[in-house]
Amino acid sequence: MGTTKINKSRGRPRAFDMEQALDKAQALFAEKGYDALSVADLTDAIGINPPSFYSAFGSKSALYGQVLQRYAELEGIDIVGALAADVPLAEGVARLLGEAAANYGGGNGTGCMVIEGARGGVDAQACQQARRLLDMTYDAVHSGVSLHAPEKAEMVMDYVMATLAGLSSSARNGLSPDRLQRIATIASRQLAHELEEK
Amino acid sequence: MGTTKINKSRGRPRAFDMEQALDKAQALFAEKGYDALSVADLTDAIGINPPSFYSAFGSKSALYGQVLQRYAELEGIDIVGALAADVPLAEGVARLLGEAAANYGGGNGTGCMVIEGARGGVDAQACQQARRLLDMTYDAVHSGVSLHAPEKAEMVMDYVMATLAGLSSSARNGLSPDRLQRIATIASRQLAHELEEK
DNA sequence: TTATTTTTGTAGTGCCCATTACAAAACCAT
DNA sequence: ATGGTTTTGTAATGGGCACTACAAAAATAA
Repeated sequence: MGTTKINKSRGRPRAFDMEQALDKAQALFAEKGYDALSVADLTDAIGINPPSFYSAFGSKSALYGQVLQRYAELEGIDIVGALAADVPLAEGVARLLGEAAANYGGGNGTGCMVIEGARGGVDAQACQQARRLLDMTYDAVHSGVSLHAPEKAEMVMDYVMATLAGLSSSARNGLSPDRLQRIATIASRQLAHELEEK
Repeated sequence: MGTTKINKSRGRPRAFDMEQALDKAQALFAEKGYDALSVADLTDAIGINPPSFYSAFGSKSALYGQVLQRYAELEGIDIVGALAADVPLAEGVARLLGEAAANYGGGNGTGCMVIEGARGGVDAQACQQARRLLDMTYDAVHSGVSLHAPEKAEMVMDYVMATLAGLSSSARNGLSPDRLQRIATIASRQLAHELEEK
């Protein structure tokens, strides 16, 4: 079942570039979302026919899962790094939100693929795949926050997740990166105040 | 063309209650969103057959528009009241966000129907209908904010709209009303600080 | 009663969707 | 060459969708 490309496999060679195809798919999923993007859109963009698509990716849902994973690995925020133990929590959160603002607004301003995907729509399975990644993100941030301020973890988590959702939404609304950054800055400042209070 | 019910119209009388049908439709659209809700779902919930549905509402899209309008009128935030001229801006924004937190979390926690609908999905027309209402909301808040602090209007608007989106998203994620309220409170405090600075 | 109007239920319509059967084509190994 | 393997292109297939044709039913108006 290995899909590694190193294999100089025996049969007829693939007529399209796998990495470019994944790039295309990622861009389209990010822009349109799972439901609004048809397999025909994907095959047209990649330049292949349906049988090649299904042979290469299994299904629309499987490709989405692969693309989500890819997105999380390539464009994900370094949560552990931002919330490292030797960094004050307020500063760590500020880094986190700042990175998010940069990532969400960068490229084509499509926001966060995980947050937007987890919001769901028609296809429940697609939503769950994104939700799973969002839950993992939540857990990573939560454990980082708990290191510094376990008794305020719930408050911080609620505010951080809401801010991330707001940033993603604002990015999709077309806000420029610097305006997103300003939102992140304001949010970070207040959280710093909240954390100073005993 | 009057669809008022006062008319003791001539033909066969309607076998379902219009107001209850709109309630059902509103609840379903709010819960599932436009794309994931089929006409069959609607007719089943109302207890009618497709021809009655189309005779009464015109189309799925038209019903959605009517329900959106209804939502905005019945459950919308009193923006003009919250941002009245004789109220300090910081307090007005706090009222606005507080009302939003209460509304989004109340009921079944489906967030804001306008914000969620404007996020779009498969049907572009449905998205535009919600987007139109969201733009009107934006304009109302903007003119209220401009009354007090025109030079900071952009910053305030960005932050307020992002916070509203974050609150709506958090509500859909199941946050309790008091946790939503806490998010709104924190956001309001920071905005108060930002407004104090020259 | 008879005519007119509107809603109702039955049973479809065509469209777009994700997905696949099938055989020809293009590569490797022998 | 020959056989084995995988991808390719053509052309479907079934399912769900929004929507509708049609005639019977239920009311009012004359």
